[in-house]
Amino acid sequence: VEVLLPRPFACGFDYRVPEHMQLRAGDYVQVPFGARELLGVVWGAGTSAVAEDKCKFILNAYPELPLMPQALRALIEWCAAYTLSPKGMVLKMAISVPEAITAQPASARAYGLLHVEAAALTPARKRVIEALQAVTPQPLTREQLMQQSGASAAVLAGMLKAGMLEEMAVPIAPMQPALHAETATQLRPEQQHVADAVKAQLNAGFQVIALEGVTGSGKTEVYFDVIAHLLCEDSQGQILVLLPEIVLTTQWMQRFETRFGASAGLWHSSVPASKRKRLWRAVAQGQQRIVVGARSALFLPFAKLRLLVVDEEHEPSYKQEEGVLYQARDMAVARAKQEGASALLCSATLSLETQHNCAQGKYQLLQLRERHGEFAEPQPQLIDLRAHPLLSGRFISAPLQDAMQEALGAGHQAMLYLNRRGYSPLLLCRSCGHRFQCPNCSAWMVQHLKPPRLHCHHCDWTQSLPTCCPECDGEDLAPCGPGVERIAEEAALLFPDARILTLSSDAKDLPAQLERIMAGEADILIGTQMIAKGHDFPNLAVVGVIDGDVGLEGGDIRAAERCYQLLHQLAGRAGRGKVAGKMLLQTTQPDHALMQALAAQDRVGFMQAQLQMRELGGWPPFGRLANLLFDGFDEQAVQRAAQSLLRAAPAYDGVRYLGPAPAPVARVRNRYRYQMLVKAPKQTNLSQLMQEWLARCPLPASVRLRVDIDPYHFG
DNA sequence: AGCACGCCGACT
DNA sequence: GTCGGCGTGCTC
Repeated sequence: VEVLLPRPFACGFDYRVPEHMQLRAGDYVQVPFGARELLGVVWGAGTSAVAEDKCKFILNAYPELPLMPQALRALIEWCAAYTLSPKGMVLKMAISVPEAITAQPASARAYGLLHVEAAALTPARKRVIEALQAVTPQPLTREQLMQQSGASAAVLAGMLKAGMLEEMAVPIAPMQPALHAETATQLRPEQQHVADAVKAQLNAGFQVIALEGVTGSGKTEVYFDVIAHLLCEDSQGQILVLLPEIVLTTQWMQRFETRFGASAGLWHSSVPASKRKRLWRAVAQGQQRIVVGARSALFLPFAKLRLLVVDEEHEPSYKQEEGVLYQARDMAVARAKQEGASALLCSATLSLETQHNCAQGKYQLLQLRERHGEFAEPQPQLIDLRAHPLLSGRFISAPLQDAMQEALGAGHQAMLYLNRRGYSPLLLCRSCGHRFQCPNCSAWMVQHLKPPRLHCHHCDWTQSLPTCCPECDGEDLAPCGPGVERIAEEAALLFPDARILTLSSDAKDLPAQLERIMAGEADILIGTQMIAKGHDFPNLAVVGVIDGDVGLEGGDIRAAERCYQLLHQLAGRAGRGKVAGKMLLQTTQPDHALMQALAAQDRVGFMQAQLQMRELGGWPPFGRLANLLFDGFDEQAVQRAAQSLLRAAPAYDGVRYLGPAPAPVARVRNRYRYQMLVKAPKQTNLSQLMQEWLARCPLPASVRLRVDIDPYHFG
């Protein structure tokens, strides 16, 4: 048989099957591989690439486990072909916890009653026997028995020794909490209408529904209602909910528990391996009905997946940027198709791709227009930094300061957003103009305060904070521009009595920090991207954007869309509770179309204009893209390799090749980077084109090539 | 990927 | 002389 292994190989390896073993495609097997043993999956009949007598024997199989479902195997095939990744790498995501398969299922020590001689029984021993006789499904686990009899571990040990009890291992019953699907919260008529529309179609096989609901319209309650319906209607059906960020799972789980009276299975990379092991098995055996997780949950071996919910479907973080490069939203649709299931894509601001698919009639669009909070979403107010100039080294303008003052005075919270970690993005020598650069990358070193250092965000290179310039020995070193730490410093200066909390991706205990904010233990919250996502801060009255211009210019074709989504989402952070919200946006380009659209709250118009631009240029979603990133230590070799690949590029109608050109960060970890963009008409099979092209053109070993189909961040 | 093999520079 | 750096090649 051909066995696929979780290693970067495009195909499986042939193995011989021992006489006694019965195997089918999808069986998990242990095989010898080189000097080691690996867990793999039987993929089909042998390929005969190697003579049969040269093949090794399969060592072990797991007949008690369900096969890897056909739908998942098909997804792995599809994903590998689409992303140009080796099949084995995709498989690796599906068996990320091999112990779930190879290890014995978790068991607990349990005791059964052997025989009793009523004669000399101590009171404690009597109680143990009574406890065991009282229950029908013997044995009882150690913990149950101790609890129900009140006897100590010593008593049990004594009885075991005396031959009164027998000890055995029982599998731990997979947690199967009773989900209270029926205790519904009252939905508003609009919500109920949308929920019913989704429910009515759940049995129609594969389909995609886009659910667009303005911030605060209660999308989550709507899909909770759909989940509840599915739980009641199909006693085996499973549901997967994807969230874009791990940090959002805590708050989501709280809402889920409130609604259903029990937890959903949680799956992401920070969940301990032991828990993932149990969850993986429970999912495979169909006992775990609901899973919530990050991208990687898409490759769980669901026995009967009925519904995939992609929450915040517009989030760029659904794109995996390492290893197998895939878009989890698109992969969820692909999985739904393989499973004959429904996919529900939810967002307050649907991605242009999804909007386009709705317009094409591929996806069905459902909308929630009513906001149920007391206050409307705040209208972003532009602060023209040319009219309100900042003092040197200051970044909070007078109008923003006033608004914050007002909020704090009323006992409310304020939030400042800046998407830059550290204290300052650049340290400059004022005497000679020297800029501190990373020795390994073409990037400036970022100055940090806690602890004081210069740090490269591309390669992690760190050096202590210099006291003088290495070029001219001058001591006048000036930080240029702000990071969140510098904003925190300024805020402390402006509001000496306020309690200030800074949050960025290098924060340690994020859930606890968020908890503190909810509990009102902070007055001013300063943070990067992550504070924009999904969290509800009920007492937040003002959101200030320090630098609204970041992301306006340059970047790739999605930059404007991303920028709008982010700022819009930030506006939605304010005024979610019992407080009216305000959003202030500092910019030097208040006339920019994006700023105007934000201020006018004309999202539809802005997105329409974006769509038109994309259509004119043949950009996604009207055309297709692949980004090729070449890198290597020898810049000449990298450039030559890219050029030679370009010369061999297939000349298909309408396919254009842009570049190669140095990547935006031209050197990272001492590797020089060049990139090339392939732009093709919508109907092009880009994966196949790339596959055939690259197969014809071997690259020198010193140059690496990374192919990104449907890239999100490039240019 | 993960490991063995193998060929050159810094130490006992 | 030996340890160990990581470049190259192989795994049914």
